[in-house]
Amino acid sequence: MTKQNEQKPHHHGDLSEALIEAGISLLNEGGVDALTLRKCAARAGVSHAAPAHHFKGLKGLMTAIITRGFLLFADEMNVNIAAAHDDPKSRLHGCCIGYLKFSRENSALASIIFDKTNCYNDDEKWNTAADSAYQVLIDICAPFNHPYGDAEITQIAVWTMLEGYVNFERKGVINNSDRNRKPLDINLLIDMLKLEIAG
Amino acid sequence: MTKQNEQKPHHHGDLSEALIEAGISLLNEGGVDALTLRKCAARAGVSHAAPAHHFKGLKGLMTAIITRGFLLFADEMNVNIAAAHDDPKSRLHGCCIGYLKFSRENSALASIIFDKTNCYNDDEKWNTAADSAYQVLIDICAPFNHPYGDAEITQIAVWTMLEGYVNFERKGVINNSDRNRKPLDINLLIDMLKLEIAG
DNA sequence: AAGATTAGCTTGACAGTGTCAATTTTAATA
DNA sequence: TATTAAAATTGACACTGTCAAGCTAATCTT
Repeated sequence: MTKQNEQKPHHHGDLSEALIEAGISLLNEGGVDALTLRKCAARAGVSHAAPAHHFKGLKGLMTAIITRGFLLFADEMNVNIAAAHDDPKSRLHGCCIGYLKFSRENSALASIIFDKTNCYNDDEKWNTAADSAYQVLIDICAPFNHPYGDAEITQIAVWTMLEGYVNFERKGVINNSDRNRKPLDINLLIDMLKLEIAG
Repeated sequence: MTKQNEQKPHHHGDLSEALIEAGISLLNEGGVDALTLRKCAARAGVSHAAPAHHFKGLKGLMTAIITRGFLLFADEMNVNIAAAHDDPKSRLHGCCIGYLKFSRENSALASIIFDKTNCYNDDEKWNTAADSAYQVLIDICAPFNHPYGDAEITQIAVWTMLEGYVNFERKGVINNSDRNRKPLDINLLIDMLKLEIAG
């Protein structure tokens, strides 16, 4: 019934998918440095050069991993937005909770996701996935006034504040302070932004 | 007169310094990936294993490079603060200009500077240098009201917004938007923070 | 001043890494 | 069934960081 007693087939079946999952596991277990082409191959049970037939080198595999990451990221935000009260501020808060949650629970993945130099950014799936995440932000910012007449400024303000904070948290800077305190409520930061509901 | 006709001496003279400078040059020229122990050694004119006698591996050299980086970083902020009008908001703006300038002109160095995992963070000089940079921020935020009764929240808000923005800029995310626009004025973002002079 | 000590550096090796070329194995096709 | 294409393997190469052993030259001790 199982493959237990069968010979290992020459063809893997779905090596692309196996490599992506191996990569994400390696990221979770050992951080960014643990993500290597050879280890992904080994974990998928194939030889070190097999991935080359599915991805254009390490960068190609990373493109696929990051694509997956963007989908998980957008999901996490959407789930937390859906769980929030249905007013703009609450929805924004939910979005931020989701952002922070994703960053904390997928630390290594989150650390590579926003670096375009890790990707072939002409990749179609990557573009679609990245846009789907960015669209969450655009939608969540839309109800607010744009003090400088440009919606993008508001988006960037929220986006950068979130990204700056999770970066510091991830890199161990925030806990650099002499006193030890509990993790910051991200919405304390967000509420420092001049955001008012348009009306 | 010059060393041109002399034999290369066995002892370098000041290899530590030469390695740090080689490292910074490599970062500027080829980004983070270009920073390798062996290339630093080659550029300093010594064998590949020579650095081990001055630094505890690559991480040790990076600790020294980042230490240098923090000093340059603090300097750049201080210069721009000094050039600003002598009121809290102008000084804050000057600080941000310096932050952004440092990040743009030392892109690779800036990208590794805030990652504690790159360093031996029990290093004394590193701690001193990092604190000197952080102190600039503390001082610049001191004149403002702290809406949540904690000065650190204000500092983190400014810090994260800056770091988030320069990160996006560096990683090529910000220019991801469909329209091409001129670089953002960082103080447009900073002015979106609820900061009022304490009185 | 002469010998002993040690700091500074070199050489050589090792296990990883990504990537390429050549080859073998299997599946699909005609 | 014979041919072709796809999938995966093997082996090599140039890098990387790190370690061990040895050599060179400056410093220290007496």
